[in-house]
Amino acid sequence: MLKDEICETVGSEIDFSVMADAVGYALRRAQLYVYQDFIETFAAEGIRPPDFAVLMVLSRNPGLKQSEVAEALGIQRANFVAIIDGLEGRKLAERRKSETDRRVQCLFITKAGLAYLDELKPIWKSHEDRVVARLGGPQARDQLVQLLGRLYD
Amino acid sequence: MLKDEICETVGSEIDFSVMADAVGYALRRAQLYVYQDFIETFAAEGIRPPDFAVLMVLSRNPGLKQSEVAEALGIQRANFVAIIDGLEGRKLAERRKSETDRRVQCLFITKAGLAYLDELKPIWKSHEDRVVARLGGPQARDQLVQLLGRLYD
DNA sequence: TATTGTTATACTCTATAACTATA
DNA sequence: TATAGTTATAGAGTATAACAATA
Repeated sequence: MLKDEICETVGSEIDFSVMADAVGYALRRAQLYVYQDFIETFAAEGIRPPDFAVLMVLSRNPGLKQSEVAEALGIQRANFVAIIDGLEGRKLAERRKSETDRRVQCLFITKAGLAYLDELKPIWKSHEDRVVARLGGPQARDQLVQLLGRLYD
Repeated sequence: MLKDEICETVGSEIDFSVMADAVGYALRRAQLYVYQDFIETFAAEGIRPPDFAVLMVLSRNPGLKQSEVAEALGIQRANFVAIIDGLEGRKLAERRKSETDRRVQCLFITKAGLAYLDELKPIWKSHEDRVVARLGGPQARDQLVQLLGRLYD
């Protein structure tokens, strides 16, 4: 039977052109690779991408409202709570109730958090360098980041 | 106290440049947007991105081994089972045991699946058109897909 | 009434290990 | 023994609704 013969074809012969222009598909595959590399690079530190992003933002913006940081990073406030709980539990960041509005929590990176971030930065750079090398250099990186920005800005 | 004053700054003043060159971050944000748009576009159909991708691949490649399709799409075979279960339950695709190797399942899109796929294609195009418009045109899309391909090929 | 943070919850996606039936 | 498919399970990521405290 013809169809069962086709069944024995090897993977390299798959006509995959149907997905060639699907932006969403390419995004998923690329993101999977980059996130995987990030996780592996930071495995020993127990730092996940959101943790690193929060520490980076807080190091430059002390005292932001919790919901501001969450929104800036595209994370829902409900899911942001556990992230801050984790960083606070490790004494890398802390919440302080605002003096003027008792509802809001102001976020700060601690001294220990800043010192730790200085350790993380070279690790992050090794990850980023690997990604940029795969892309073909800093220029390709800039181009990619610029295109991606159009999708979510 | 100075730090509590800073706490009252508004989001538009956040120094977010720290994440400006992070490829992984930009990828996550962009993918979130595109997937969200896909889900909303196909909400009435109950079709998720992997379902669509599988139907597209099977329409061009009848009789592929289940594990071949899974690998081509970057999905682990264990997680691929439920996807095929769903498509088979809806009579859009079917498994047939290979005649020559009783271990392998050959995958086929059904006639109903092909007809359904023809209905889905214009819906998918409306989604893709929206994404491409946001990117700035087909040329930007090609550029983006090409860059993303370097990361996972 | 509206907003901030929080809790609870559910669903999807991804990863790993172990089982089965075949080879 | 190795492989294809399957099952079970666990861990993240994301989304929504509802609540308490405060405005």
